[in-house]
Amino acid sequence: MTDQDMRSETHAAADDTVLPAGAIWSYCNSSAMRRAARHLGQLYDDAMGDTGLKGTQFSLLSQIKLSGEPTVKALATSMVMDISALGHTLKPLIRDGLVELVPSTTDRRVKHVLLTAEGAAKQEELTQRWQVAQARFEAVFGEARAKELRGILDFIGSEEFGRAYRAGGTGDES
Amino acid sequence: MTDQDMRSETHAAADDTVLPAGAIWSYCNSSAMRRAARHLGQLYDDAMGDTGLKGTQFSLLSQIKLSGEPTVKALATSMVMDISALGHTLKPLIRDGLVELVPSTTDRRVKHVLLTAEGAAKQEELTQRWQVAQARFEAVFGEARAKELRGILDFIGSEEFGRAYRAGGTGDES
DNA sequence: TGAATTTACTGGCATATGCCACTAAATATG
DNA sequence: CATATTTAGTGGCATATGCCAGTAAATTCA
Repeated sequence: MTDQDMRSETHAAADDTVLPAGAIWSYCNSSAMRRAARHLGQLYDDAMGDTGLKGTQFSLLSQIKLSGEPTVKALATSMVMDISALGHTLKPLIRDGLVELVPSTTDRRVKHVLLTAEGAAKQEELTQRWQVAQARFEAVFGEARAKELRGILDFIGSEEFGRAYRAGGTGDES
Repeated sequence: MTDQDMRSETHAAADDTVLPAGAIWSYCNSSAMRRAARHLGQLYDDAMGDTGLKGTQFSLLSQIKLSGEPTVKALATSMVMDISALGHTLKPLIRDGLVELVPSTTDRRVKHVLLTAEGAAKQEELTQRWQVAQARFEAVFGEARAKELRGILDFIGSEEFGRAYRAGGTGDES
């Protein structure tokens, strides 16, 4: 199986919308980001082992813990997730008793997300495992470099970036 | 390294949903990557407009085009995707007539993925739109910096990185 | 050469994530 | 105050993505 790895000939492409040869992730920022996220996700997921949870769930439990008792909306915003997507993602955690949704007493539209005792315990267990993946990543990538990268990713994930992006290009925007 | 710095002033929107302490993405490389990927995904998806397709599908169509007529396996490997995940992701594209799976004549286990004429046309249309998002991203992030970032993401998505990661840590196995 | 193993894909199940429509509740408006 | 509007969540539908089991075909081996 060495014949069909990554061809380059094929379609002599007569279109001018042709993209420079190579792979899509070598020039599309979003494709590159997704691809790297998939790889990292697999690596960190592996570290979660037989805990029954994945890296995404570790992120969620951790962010809930770090946020105190955020509202669903606030948690979604900070995670840069659609509020309904977050709602769906929380379901299995609620079903398994790791998380609870508690209606606010001051605003009946609002619900606060909080860890149950079991959820907090699980988060700590996962943190132990996470550190292994994190350490390995940094052993390869470099601790300082990793910190720098996270800074960049934080920026790309920020509302500030989103605003600048929308304002850019044509210069109009809403 | 339990340093709790980072985060200068979380983008606290205009509501009272301010997040207290640090955020998971300021520590976890994987969480940060996923969050940035979500944000970028939303931005690039928006650029796809009413084409009925998303950025992930643009990536797929583009990579198929750039690869020639890759096998399902080869495409999955290059995209750093599970082969079955790729199979599922291809279904809507096949259903909509943009992609075809053609059994190999030399190895009956294998199927080649190829764009139909419609798929190729769609890919070109999407490329036009993609360029808008790409240009905006680079207007904010910087063209050179973006290229550098893609290089880093490419590395993190590479098998080379995966091997180093697995070999790292405790420094055994391999 | 026939059995054991590996490889490539498929289908099922589960989570991740987004959009839209809908409901309830809080707010702004006249 | 009554109504219009905005805000927070929920449920449905669709794609994204992964794991596992099963199937078929190719390859390795005894």
